[in-house]
Amino acid sequence: MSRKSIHRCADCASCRTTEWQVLTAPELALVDEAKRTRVLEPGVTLFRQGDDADGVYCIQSGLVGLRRITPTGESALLRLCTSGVTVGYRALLSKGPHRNSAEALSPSVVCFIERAHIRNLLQANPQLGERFLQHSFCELDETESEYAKSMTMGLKARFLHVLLIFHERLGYQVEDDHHVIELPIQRTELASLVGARPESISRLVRSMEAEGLLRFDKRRVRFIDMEAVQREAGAEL
Amino acid sequence: MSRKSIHRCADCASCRTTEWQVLTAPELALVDEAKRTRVLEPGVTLFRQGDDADGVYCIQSGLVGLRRITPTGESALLRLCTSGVTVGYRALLSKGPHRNSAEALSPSVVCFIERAHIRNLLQANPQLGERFLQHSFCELDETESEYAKSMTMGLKARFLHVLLIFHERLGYQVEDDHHVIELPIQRTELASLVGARPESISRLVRSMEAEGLLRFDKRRVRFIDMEAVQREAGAEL
DNA sequence: TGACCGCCTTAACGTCCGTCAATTTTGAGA
DNA sequence: TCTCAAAATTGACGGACGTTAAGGCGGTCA
Repeated sequence: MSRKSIHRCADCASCRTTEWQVLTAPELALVDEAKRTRVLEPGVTLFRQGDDADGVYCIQSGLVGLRRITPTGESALLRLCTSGVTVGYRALLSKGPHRNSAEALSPSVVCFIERAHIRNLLQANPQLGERFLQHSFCELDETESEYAKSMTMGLKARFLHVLLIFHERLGYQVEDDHHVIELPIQRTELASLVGARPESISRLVRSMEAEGLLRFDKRRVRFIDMEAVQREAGAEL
Repeated sequence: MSRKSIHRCADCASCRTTEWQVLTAPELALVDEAKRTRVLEPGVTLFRQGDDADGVYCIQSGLVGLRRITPTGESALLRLCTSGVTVGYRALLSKGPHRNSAEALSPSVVCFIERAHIRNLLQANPQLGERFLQHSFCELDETESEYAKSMTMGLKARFLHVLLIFHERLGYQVEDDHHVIELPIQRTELASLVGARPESISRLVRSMEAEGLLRFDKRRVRFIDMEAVQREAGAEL
């Protein structure tokens, strides 16, 4: 399924707004030459927890999830990655195996860049390493925030929080004065994202509809009372 | 309470086993000259969430906790740091404010090294930056593990898990065939470490004693059935 | 079209854990 | 040793969420 990219990196919005922005034009051309673009169906895995890193994956579009399997065999969705985000860099830079699995949650396009090329780029342009460091700090901060939330808040708050994240990151339409989003993933994944069972999500959705907070229809979510949603989510995204 | 150190860095075990191990002898001498050693009572704060970073703190002995306050005002203990660990480096390297508070949980000795000195060291010895990067990866991995656990496992497993961490990191004695540890923190902090209320910990302790898993006496914990403890904690530390 | 299969929902039930209130215990200081 | 405040425990209660089981809905394949 791998093939030469249709687009040049220079045309990709990611290159102007992410760690790659520090690359010079010739360096970017090298990446262009080296990268392989893949189109992924939902469910396809990019790499698996425990695998050795053979390169990094830059998400051009779609949605990729990072999942961790606990020693007891249960799985949790740790993080959602949207377009512009690079995954797999951690294992590569730490010379250890991947600590999470990465899989497409919705139809996605990603570019794969081999380990050797990344090594060369890091050598040639130390700023790139600095950017990865900053990215790692950012991920650590986000994870700590989520962790603290999961320890102090109930399911309702956490669930509303992820809905607001989708609202912010994936955009929304306005229908007769209300914001409407289209969830990119199924209920089961939503549950795994907040550490709950699908049944609990169903119940929660029903009770929130009864409250007049939101309205669900399949994967469409209409925010009826956005104020209340933000308040109950602990806001401050 | 600040004063010139009693000990030289070269005599400190931390310098041989942590990020500081990459420093040359003369570099270490500079740190020696620059650092301020503080003796901390439990409850004393090193830095507060939101503060700007003025340097890093290297823990010589004792126990320091990193705490996060959520937007709703509740607090969670995110991480325990024992001797050899350096805290506060993240805010310094990311040029942003501290995202967590750090406070002594038991009587501790820490060395403070000012921002300017760290900057100089990083400039002079790029390996140091690399080490901080690795440290950050390690923290991220640990936090993700804890996060995944908190999403998939109950209070009992998480609580046993932290007991095993104390067992591993702070050592134990053997009394008539059983391992015995001395908890360095109070019940309230234990609760905050697993995202529970002190009352829940009390109840849990009682039921586990009834099961014959452990025995508590003040802060002393005697592991009666270590096998079962490890199994229920999801083992694999 | 019908059969199957995965996903989602509903309902009943039980357990876990937060909340509140009342004591008891602990430890620091006079 | 006594005093007092903070910490820890206990019990009663209720709500939230996991578990199990059953049924519906929407896909795909023969």
